[in-house]
Amino acid sequence: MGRTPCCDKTGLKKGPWTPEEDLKLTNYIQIHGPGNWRTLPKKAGLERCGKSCRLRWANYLRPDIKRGRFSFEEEETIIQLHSVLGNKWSAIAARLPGRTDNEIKNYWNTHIRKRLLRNGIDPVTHAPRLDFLDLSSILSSTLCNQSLVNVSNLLGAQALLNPQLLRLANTLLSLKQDNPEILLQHLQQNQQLCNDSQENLAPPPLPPSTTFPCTTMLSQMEPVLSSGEGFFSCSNTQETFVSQPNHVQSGPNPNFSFDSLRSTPMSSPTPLNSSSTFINSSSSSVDDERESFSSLLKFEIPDGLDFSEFM
DNA sequence: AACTTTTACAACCGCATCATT
DNA sequence: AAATGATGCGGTTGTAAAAGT
Repeated sequence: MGRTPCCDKTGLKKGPWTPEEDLKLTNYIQIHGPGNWRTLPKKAGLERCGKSCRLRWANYLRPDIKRGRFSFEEEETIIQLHSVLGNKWSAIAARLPGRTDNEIKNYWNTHIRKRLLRNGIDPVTHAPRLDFLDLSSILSSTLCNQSLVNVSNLLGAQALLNPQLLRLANTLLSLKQDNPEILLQHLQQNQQLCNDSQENLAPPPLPPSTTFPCTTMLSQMEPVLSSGEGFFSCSNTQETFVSQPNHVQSGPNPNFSFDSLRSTPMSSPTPLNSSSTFINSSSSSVDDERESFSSLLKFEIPDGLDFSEFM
């Protein structure tokens, strides 16, 4: 197909927009609507190409754009959607009101992606990158923490199949490290949830390809993702399984429901992770706090496991 | 204080897709 | 059906501000 260049390369301004240009574009669109983007610049008195105008409007001037830092819930949603949709930024943006695809893409590349990498998670597949992990230090630190509450066993691995409990486990694990007293408080508050899960959540009949006995398949363990961090679940018994998250499948999960993303309790913040906490924090402290979740990358060591084959 | 490096984000570019003729 | 034009999308770049030395 033939194609004319989107705009003359000569005589048209490039680079950052000035307030005057913004005003011209905004005023024009508010009166006339965007109409034809190619002809808009001339009509609006702008020396820009239509593409540049469209982008400026869509990514910056549009009145319904939400500006400011991404909330914890938004970040969670981005990670979850990205695990399913990949780099379909416009599709992700469509589910985050007020956020543009460009903004989400930038935020992913400058914040989320880096953090996942630091924590040994492949930002493309959302699977753990064992080559990046210092397994020996993780293993030794885990072995030295036996006196701490064993949250995975407390909840029961079945519970991890419940997204609500997944979030709870996530919170508990971070508290386990940082604040055992609050942890106990959380445990009491959520006792009923755990009980309900144990009673009502019989292990669903997962297909063979989605379940792994931990004692034999450490190398195949996938992270249970929550809040963008990897989280291994494993116990000492052959009966305990971890669920392979849908985001490591080769394509979109046919059973995945976007509605569930919106309504799932996983998006309901616990007090610890409330959005207001993050929004009102300075940038560095927010990152620090989120960084603390890196402690989640822990798992228990099955009896009789030969570490040497993983070193 | 000056310089360098890093970070964050706006903007650009080229290709893909859709709509129209 | 093919050609053309408009728009959308995702990767990449440019640059100002912040952080570090």
